[in-house]
Amino acid sequence: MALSKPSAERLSRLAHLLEQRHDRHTPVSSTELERLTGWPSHTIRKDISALSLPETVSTTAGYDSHLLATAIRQSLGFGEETQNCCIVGLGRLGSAFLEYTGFTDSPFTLCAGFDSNVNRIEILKASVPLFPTFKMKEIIPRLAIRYAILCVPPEQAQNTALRLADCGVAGIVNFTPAIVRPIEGVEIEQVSIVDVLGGLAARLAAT
Amino acid sequence: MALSKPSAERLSRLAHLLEQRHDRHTPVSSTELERLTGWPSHTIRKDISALSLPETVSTTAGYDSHLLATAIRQSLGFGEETQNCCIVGLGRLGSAFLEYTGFTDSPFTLCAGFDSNVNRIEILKASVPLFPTFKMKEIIPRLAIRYAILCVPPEQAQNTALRLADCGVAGIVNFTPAIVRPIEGVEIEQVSIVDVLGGLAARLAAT
DNA sequence: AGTTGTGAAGGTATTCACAGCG
DNA sequence: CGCTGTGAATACCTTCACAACT
Repeated sequence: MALSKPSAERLSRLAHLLEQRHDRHTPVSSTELERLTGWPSHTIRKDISALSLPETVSTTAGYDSHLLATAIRQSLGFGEETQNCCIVGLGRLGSAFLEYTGFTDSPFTLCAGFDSNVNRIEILKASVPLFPTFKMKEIIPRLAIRYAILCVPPEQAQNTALRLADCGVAGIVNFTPAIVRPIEGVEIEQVSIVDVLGGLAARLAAT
Repeated sequence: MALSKPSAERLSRLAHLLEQRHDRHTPVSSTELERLTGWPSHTIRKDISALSLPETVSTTAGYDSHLLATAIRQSLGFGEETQNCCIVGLGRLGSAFLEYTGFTDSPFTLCAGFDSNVNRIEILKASVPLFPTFKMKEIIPRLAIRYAILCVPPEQAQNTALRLADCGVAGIVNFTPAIVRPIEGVEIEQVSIVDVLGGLAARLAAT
């Protein structure tokens, strides 16, 4: 059924949105979702229809949020078990992410932090275990970590990314202002603020 | 000449990349850029050719990084003058961004921080002026701030976004886990880590 | 009235292939 | 030969319009 890339991204966001609804079972219509997301309702319906879902998910009144969310997650490749993530580089930014509240109710779990400065690891208090960077090769496979959030100083970005790839990570989110070259077998997402702002400005300009 | 949205985004990233090159005038070929970005060289050439640029930018050996970068920025709507940004919400994450080093050599300038907690404003040391949130309506137009980086607690995200829109901001980057509904006249980019990870996972699944 | 679901149409972006130049 | 630049072909994604159902 071959989920296209843009459609997959929309669905992923949809799932996140649905997971945030407190009222998990009152039906949501595609027009309601349009209001929440800004995407036209027919696009949403098309996206959803592409991932052949069980009958029970949609009624004539709309979709069951909870069922739809899990159905989407399933189609995106992960079922019930959560995906493990880690933060690499615990400076201001990295350590701020250690306390990020957004992971609850998401399929992602933050389960480790790494920093090359052993001192810092001992000082920082965190609800997840912290390790020195040189233990990545051991820890990442052991904890089955699939995604890494890169917050090291820019000069170390490329190198650390390569090491992460070597540890078997599937995806890297790069918060560093440095640009990380594509690495075979790893999906990289550049999220340097400048890039995001640039994207915004570009979209404004392209009207 | 109508720059398409995806192409505009690629160009914006290209510009950022070019601005980071220290060697500003040795020519860069499109195949070299392919290596750096992962986009096929012909896509890059197409993108560039869409923005009718002065002759001097491209030689038979490639493009002049610096000239190309400025040409792109120009086409994306801003010439020499930088675009002003602010951070709203100076908790762990927001205050970490106050020290973000990535703005140098970019067309964006961080020029203010806002927080509703007046105490916090006085305690924090920053190289940009900090203001209480209730002054946004006054400060944002005065400093000609076009973009806002949202780092408030999730419950306040939607509200603060609306207020920012009311202050005349052109774009909002939402780092909050909460989802901000589309607002007329403002471009919003959701960058909650969960969304970014979701996007990554989606792209991996969509293969 | 409201809803989902879907084949067909339409538009956009990417890829190809090659001309033209240094 | 490497490079850029571009019309033409292709593949892709979105939009439309309407059927089917409650």
